[in-house]
Amino acid sequence: MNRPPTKSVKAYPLPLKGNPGRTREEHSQETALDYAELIAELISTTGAARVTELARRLGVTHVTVNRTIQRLQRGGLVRTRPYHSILLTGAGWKLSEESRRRHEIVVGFLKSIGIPDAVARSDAEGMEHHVSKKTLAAFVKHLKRRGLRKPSR
Amino acid sequence: MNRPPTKSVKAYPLPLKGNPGRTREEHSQETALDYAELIAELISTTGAARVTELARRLGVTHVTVNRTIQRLQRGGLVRTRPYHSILLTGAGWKLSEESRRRHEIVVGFLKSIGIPDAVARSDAEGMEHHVSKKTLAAFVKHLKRRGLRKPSR
DNA sequence: CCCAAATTGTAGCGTAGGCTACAATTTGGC
DNA sequence: GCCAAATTGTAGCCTACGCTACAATTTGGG
Repeated sequence: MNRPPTKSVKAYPLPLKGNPGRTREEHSQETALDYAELIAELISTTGAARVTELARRLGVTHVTVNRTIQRLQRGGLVRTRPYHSILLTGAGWKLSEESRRRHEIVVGFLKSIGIPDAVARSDAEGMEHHVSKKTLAAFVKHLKRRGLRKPSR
Repeated sequence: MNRPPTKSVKAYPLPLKGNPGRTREEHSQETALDYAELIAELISTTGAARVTELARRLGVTHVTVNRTIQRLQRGGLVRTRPYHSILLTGAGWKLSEESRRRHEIVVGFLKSIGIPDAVARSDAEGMEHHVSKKTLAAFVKHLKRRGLRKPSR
C-alpha cells in the first residue's frame, strides 16, 4: 500500500519561471532602493534623514531601520555617525535617483490609465521593483503618446 | 564637538508610505499564492505536483520547497503524504484560482500595451502581488476597450 | 544647568526563505 | 528480486527583517 496517487508524468520539459534565480540579494536590493529613495527625499525636503522618521514612514520600528541602515553602510550606500542624520554616499545618491525616476514613471503611467493618484502611488510602491527595462520603456512610450490626457476617470 | 549636522526639522506631518504595515504575513502570503498557482498548474497539466518539479520551476532547491510546503500545510492550503504528490485543499484551489485570474489579467494588460509575451509573463510574475483591486479593475477596463488590438509591434 | 523626554543604539528572540550535506524512500533497469 | 539512481525528507547553517526590552545619548523646557 501507500502507492503514489500519480504515476510520475516526467520528461516534460516545462518552462521555468521568468526569474529562475530570484536570489536573496535581489530582494535585499529592493529594500536598499526603497531606503535610498526615502533617505534622499527626507534630506531634500527636511534637511536630514533620521532613524525615527524613516521608521515612521516605512511603518516599522526604529530597530528594523537601524539594522537595515547598518547593512546599507556595509554595502557602501550610506554613511552614519551615532546619533546623527544618515548621509548618502555617491553610490547611494545614484541609486536613489534611479529609483526615483523609475518610481515616477510607474506612478505616471498608472495615473495615465485613469488610476487615482493615491492608489497609483500606493501600488507603484511595490510594483516598481518588478518592472523590467523593456516594460518601463513601454510605459514611457505610452506616457508620451497620451500623457496629456486627463485621468478621464 | 560632534554636533549634529542638521538641526532636527521636526513637526513635519509628512505622509506615510502607502503600505504602512507591510507585515511579514503579507510577504508570506505572496509565496503561498505563487506556490498554490504553480501546484494547480502542475496538477492540471501533468497530473501531479512533485517537489523536485516545483523546485525546478521556482529556481530553488527541493529543500526550500519542502519547508515552504510544510508551512502551507500548516496553513491548510495543501495536503501531503511522504514521497507522494502534493495536493491542494479546497482553500488551496480557491487561492490558486484567484491568483491565476489576477496573473492573467496583468499579463493580458501588459501585452495590450505592446509588451512582448515573454517579457509580460516575466514582469507579471512579481507585479501581480502589488496591484490593488482598483488598479486591477482599471486593467480589466483597459483590456475591454482595446483588448482586440494586436500587440502592434 | 539639569533632568525628563525623545531619539538612537544594542541584545536577543522569532519567522521566512535561501543553502549544503546527508538520510530515507521509491522507481526502474537488468 | 535487487541494487543504483532519482526523489523526497531532515538536520543544521546563514541572512533578511519583523519585534520587545532595555541602554545610551541628545535635546529642550524649566
